[in-house]
Amino acid sequence: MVLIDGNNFYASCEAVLEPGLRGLPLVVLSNNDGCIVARSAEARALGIPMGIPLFQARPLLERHGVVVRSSNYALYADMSRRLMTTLAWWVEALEIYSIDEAFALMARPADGGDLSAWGRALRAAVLRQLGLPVAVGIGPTKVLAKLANRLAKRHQHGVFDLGAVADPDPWLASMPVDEVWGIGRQLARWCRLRGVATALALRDMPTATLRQKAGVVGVRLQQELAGIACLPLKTAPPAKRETCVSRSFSEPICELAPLREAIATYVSRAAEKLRQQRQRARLLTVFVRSSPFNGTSFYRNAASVELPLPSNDTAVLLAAALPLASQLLRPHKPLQKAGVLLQGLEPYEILQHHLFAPLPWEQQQRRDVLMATIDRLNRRYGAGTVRWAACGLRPSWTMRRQRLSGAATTCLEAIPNVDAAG
DNA sequence: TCTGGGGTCCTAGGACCC
DNA sequence: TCTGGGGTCCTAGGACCC
Repeated sequence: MVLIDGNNFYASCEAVLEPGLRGLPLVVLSNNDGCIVARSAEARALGIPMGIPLFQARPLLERHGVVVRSSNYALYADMSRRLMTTLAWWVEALEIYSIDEAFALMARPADGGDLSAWGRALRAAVLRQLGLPVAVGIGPTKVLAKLANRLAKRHQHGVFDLGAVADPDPWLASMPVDEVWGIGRQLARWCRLRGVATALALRDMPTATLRQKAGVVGVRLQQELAGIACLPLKTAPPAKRETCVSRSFSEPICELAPLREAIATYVSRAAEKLRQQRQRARLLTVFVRSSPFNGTSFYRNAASVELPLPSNDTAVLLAAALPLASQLLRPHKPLQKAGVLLQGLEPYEILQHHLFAPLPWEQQQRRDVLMATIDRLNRRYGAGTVRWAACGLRPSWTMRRQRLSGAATTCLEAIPNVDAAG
């Protein structure tokens, strides 16, 4: 098993677009310019922490002249596609695990030997073709490949084959337990309280104790650490079980009109996603919350509707969602975030077999064609070219993105073409 | 003043059925 | 008054991931 991931992926993408940024300290912000979600190596070396709010980091950023960018997901998604296309060339099977990482299968040479040389060649090719630095970790299981990947970044110039070393135990002993894939904050605390401080100690702790705390997930994790594969490579992504669109507002919302606009905007985006996934939803939930950070009166609420028939028609979903808005608003509870969650997803074709559709079959088909046309227009001429009036014309609550990088968002052609083939 | 977004998996417990 | 046992399905919530 191999794990390949992009180093400081978002920051690296920004530097691909603007080579002058290479070697400079650079951070990328979350949506709404809220938190730091990526740092270049230089920014990390300055001691800028991951995940902290921009306003807290500001003094440090200014002192060191750090370059700050809003996140540009159109760019990162595009670079991700190119990266995955290149990787697929190099491996026998690929699982795209996230925007910046992939698991892969690669057979060892006939003598069962080291894959490090192969890893180095892969790494060099990606750097040459895409301008993106990646790290390559190799091991008998997913968890060990992840671990090897961490070690690769730390000690091995970006490539490490944990399956080729004579004794992996010292390496496992060097890995803090909280950095093991699958150990989050809660489990890390629990482990440390029991004196289990490293990956090695986790592997060797009593299974029954671990099972009691972490269930079968914990047991699987332990097996994977011991080199017994429990997590298979998933080459075809499973169908989504739910789809969510949510955003923080740039300023708190206290009134119904902007809340309805926001909900309408998220619903129409969620409906678009559904159609792209060739799915329809049976259950729609709208949720809201106030800011969890100011004061004592945290407010959260949600309301759901079951659709009479599963749908991915924006108009149908809007009609279901908008009446929920007024149920969620409370006096003196300014909202900071809202979202739409679609569940009970089923594949597109199911409706065909439904005898009691609310619309005659031909009419239903016309709706499908209309939606497909709108999607095509928006793909071709840019998101929001065709919109629902309910989404509002110039909403004041849309997210802040004050430091968005260049043309890539407004003009996809402006992304440098660094295709492997080109 | 200012704190992201989108997922998955598992489990416990309740509803319901025979 | 006394009131079984076993199964399925669903949901909420908690943990994790990037």
